[in-house]
Amino acid sequence: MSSISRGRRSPVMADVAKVAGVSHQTVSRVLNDHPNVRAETRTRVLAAIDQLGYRRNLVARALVTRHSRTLGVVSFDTTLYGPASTVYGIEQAAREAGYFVSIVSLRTIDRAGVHDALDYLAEQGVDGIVVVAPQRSAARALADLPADVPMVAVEGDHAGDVSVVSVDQVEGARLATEHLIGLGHETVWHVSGPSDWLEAEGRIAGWRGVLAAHGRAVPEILPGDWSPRSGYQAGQRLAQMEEVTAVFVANDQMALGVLRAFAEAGVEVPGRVSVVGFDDVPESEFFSPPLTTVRQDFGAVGRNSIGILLRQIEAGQDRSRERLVVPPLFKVRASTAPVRR
Amino acid sequence: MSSISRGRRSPVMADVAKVAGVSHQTVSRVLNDHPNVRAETRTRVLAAIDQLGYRRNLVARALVTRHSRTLGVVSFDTTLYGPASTVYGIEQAAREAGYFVSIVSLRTIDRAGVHDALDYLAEQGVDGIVVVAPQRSAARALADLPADVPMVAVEGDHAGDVSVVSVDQVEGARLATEHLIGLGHETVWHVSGPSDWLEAEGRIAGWRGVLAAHGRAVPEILPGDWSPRSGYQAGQRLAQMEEVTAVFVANDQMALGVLRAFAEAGVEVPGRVSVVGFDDVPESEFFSPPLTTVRQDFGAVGRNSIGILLRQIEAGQDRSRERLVVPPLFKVRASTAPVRR
DNA sequence: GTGAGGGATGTTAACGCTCACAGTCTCCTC
DNA sequence: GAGGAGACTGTGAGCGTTAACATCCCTCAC
Repeated sequence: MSSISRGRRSPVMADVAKVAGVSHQTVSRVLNDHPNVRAETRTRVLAAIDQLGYRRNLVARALVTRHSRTLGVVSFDTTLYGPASTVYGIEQAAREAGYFVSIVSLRTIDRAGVHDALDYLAEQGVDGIVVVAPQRSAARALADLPADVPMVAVEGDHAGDVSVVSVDQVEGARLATEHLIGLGHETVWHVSGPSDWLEAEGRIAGWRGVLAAHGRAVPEILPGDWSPRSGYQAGQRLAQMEEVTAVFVANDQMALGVLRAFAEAGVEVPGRVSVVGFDDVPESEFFSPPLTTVRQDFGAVGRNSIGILLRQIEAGQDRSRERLVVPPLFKVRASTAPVRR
Repeated sequence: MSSISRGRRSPVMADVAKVAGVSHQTVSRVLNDHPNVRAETRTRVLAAIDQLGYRRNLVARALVTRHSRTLGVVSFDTTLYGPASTVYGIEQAAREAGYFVSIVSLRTIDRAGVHDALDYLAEQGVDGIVVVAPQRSAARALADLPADVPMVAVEGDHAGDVSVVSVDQVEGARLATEHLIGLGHETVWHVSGPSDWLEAEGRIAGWRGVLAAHGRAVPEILPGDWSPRSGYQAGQRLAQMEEVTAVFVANDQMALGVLRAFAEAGVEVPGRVSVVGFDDVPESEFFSPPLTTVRQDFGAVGRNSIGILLRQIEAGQDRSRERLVVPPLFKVRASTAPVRR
């Protein structure tokens, strides 16, 4: 039906060849920059291509070369700043390397979902896959997968046998907590991310580690879910606790909620309580007060994951075990101050 | 090389056929749910597929069917909340309909960039394309493109001959401005988006329209670029102007910057100045004060654009001219109040 | 019992490209 | 001027699938 409605079907290599008076193979050579084509012939072919409006069919090409020049990306909720930035970095790096990017965005991450997504991409013939797997369940799902396609995980579990690129969450949390301890705070409270998330775990570990190293009490964790609302609720609780003078919040969005709850309760920041976030979203510089936070270079994560993946593809290895940890950067702004005695 | 390192190549239909003792065509029929296959045969084929770990090759399939079941998406800076949410909605809707999504994220939008991206996707053999074209330049680039692949624009120019899905920007701005006028403000100031953006233009038009309808003075526009920083700078200027009592800011991020500047200058919101934003990002409810804003249903935009695109694909029409406008929703929070006399 | 009808299956030919190989032509060397 | 080395171009096969058609076999009506 569609072939009826369209007047003529789009031209193929043979059509170009006929117009240029050469064989289809010569057209192929021109298209692929093969050196052994006479300049005059090349010109004639290019003219024919232009005249017919010919566009090569990458599907046919992929069938014979067995390379689709497409990379698959599996991610979770690309509406969030972190995943969105990472995927953006991935896409840019891939395109610069001449690859297409096919994206699957999961609403919920579970073993079955990740498995299906990976199968889906494998059927499509992607040359490699990047999985943004920030949750423990997702990271585990990678372990028992068919190993016949190159793959790299972002923010995944370093214990598996898959290459992983991630930001050093523990170090980031350490920087945040050390900063607060250094300002003279007796201890530091923590509003965490959801328990299944590796990033949340890493941040807890870094925070706990510093407190332990200084022999400080480790307060009860206030659990959040990354959303501003959950931060707000945690903030309401913290606002009522006289002993709280410093809070390390696991991401900037929740930190915003905490700041809001503090403002409503009349708790001054950083006057009475210091607050540190995580991510350095573009907004955090303009929170009230501007947020001291830990910057993650998502662009670097994306670029590096593509780098590793392409190396695997070119080496013809299906699975290797490269590790790359991107260091975080601490940004001091106005939400932290020395403890008031 | 890669074929050497991998032990055996992955099985194809013929391999499955041999194991199941049928022809490859019967395997194809089983895979495509053709009715005329004996139940017992189907079982045998499925067993063979399972045993060999066979996965069908969608590339070969696309070559013969001339349908890749892949949709292309061209977008601009998917790090921003709006584009990210739209692309997310598109991706979800596409996958539900059984389509893959191949994404091209442009760093800068210009005619050449859009053109290249579209060509790139066309070569890849996508069945249709969604262009998130919020800028005038991008929208114009769509006009002179080869019309041999179904296409729909999101937030594009309604004047072209391409289908468009968008949120009613003018109406959203009208709601915001009417709200402020209704609170007794003599006039409303405006911090705009970058001039090339259609959304920025629509919001200006809506704002200006309401002021004109009420016979109010139209103040000079303070230009922004969507970033919190540009909002902050505009806010610094506004804070020094005694006559300002109401500001309509073209997006929530800039509104955050305005709020910050006001807070620093000691300008009370909504006590002395009322502020309205646009987008309703998840954070805006927790700004200080919580922001009155205009919600855009990006998910609906994404879903609808896929709906229109699939209808075009199935109808075999390359270009049609459907229009769809998604209504905005006004959210009153705490950043606006009656004017103080 | 026979032929029609249709369900179940097989056979063959594309789809549009690249790869491997086989040519042809030109130019240079001895 | 014969031989060989490149440079350039053409021919044929095949990638893994689906579409079209052919074939076989069973059932049922007369």
